[in-house]
Amino acid sequence: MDETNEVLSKAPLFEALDEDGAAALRSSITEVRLGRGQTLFSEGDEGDRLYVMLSGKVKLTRTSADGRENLLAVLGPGEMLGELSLFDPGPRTASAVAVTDAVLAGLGHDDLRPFIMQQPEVAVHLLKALATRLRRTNDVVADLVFTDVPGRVAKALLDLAERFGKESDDGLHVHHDLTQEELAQFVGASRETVNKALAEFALRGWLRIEAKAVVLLDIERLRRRAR
Amino acid sequence: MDETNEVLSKAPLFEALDEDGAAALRSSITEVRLGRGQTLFSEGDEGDRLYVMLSGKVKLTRTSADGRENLLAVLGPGEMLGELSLFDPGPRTASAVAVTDAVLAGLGHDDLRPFIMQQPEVAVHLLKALATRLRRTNDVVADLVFTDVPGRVAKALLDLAERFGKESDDGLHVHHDLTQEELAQFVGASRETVNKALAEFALRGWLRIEAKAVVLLDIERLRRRAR
DNA sequence: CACAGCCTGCGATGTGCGTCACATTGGCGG
DNA sequence: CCGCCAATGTGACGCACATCGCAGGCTGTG
Repeated sequence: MDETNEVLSKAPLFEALDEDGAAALRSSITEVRLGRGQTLFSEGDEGDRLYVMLSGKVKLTRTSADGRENLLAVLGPGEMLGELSLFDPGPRTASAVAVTDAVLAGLGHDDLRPFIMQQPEVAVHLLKALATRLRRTNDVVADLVFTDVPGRVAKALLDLAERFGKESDDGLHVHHDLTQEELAQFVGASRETVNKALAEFALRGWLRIEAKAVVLLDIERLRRRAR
Repeated sequence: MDETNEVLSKAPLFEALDEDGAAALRSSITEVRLGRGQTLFSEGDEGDRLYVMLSGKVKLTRTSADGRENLLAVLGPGEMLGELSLFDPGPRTASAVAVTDAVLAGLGHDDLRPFIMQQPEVAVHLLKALATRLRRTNDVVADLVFTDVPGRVAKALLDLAERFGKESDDGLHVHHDLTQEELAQFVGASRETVNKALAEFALRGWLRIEAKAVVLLDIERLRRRAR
């Protein structure tokens, strides 16, 4: 459980709480374990729980009327999901599915509310977290409008690298755990086009492709291609 | 000033405040008047003021590296803008420009903070408002990925109709105050393509085109075309 | 270890929409 | 009331990307 506390105390939701508060809030946590491919919640479900990721990766997806999928985000340890239905009650507007085995801490609306009322600092941190998310999402919109598919792929890789990258002597290892199909849904393009973009980057020596991972070799060039 | 109070009391920011609080907050407001085309703030500016629209319309835009523009939102009376730089300090990530003459109520970070700390209900309302915005923006992302340009035009018109539409005996009058160029930036398409989509809808008798406005005649068909 | 089911890699073909190049209209200041 | 510039309307053309089709490779499961 030490591991758990470590990650939690760094999550934006907890960082504003004093010792006592953090301890109290932790006591009302429900831990959830998911196997790869398992669903935490689905679009349309009722639910007012918020989750903080402890380990693993979870994807947030939306499904269009005709069944095609769009990947909104890939979340890792410390990140928060499910807040929208908590702050603005209503059915889930996205599904959450584990990309790898994952452990999450769940909190109900009623668990959290007293803390917000007593320690407004918590609310301020949450407002900041949501504001950041909104900015990010606005960036995504701009990219969809202005940037071509290879550019968006480069951007996505750099984004994943920042969050999941591990420096090593032969380059920046990004084990994203996504299939090319999922990567394609992430950037809003077809699987084939993404495949070709990746192949092109590899050919130019900007990266090396591995199973559900890439190794970034020339980040500067990738960054230039992204804008 | 009565008019002002009327609109303000309905804005989500104020709705949570008690009588005294609302009166106190109102006293720290700075009123801003903008003429059509005038800029309230620009991308990159420093600033931590939040604004509530009292009258008129303001557009939020982003500019890409090569100078092309993207219209994030058109805001009308009661709506809030500039919150992001207030909750998550940093330079503005969008510009705000008046589409019509407009009046806004401005509040600085320091004016608002005491109220959040003393009346957590205010923070709760703000969280809800941001959550709603985030959901909306996620919808926009999905539309850009899944829906073709005519579909997005139809969606945009229906959205504008909900917020600015006036029922009349010859159809639903939507005076959006946008040029077709701006409408195009709104849906992430070229001016020409938007023009052709509008012409097509008009030809089918779904709407009538007027100067900076449309009159919706067959909302049901438009709605079907949008999805 | 064999077979099935995913995942990846690529070429061929079609098309939505951006770009360019105009003509036309309409509002507004002189 | 005239001329000018911004806003609209429309066609021709090309390209980026989706779609389709198929051929390996990898993985794990009986």
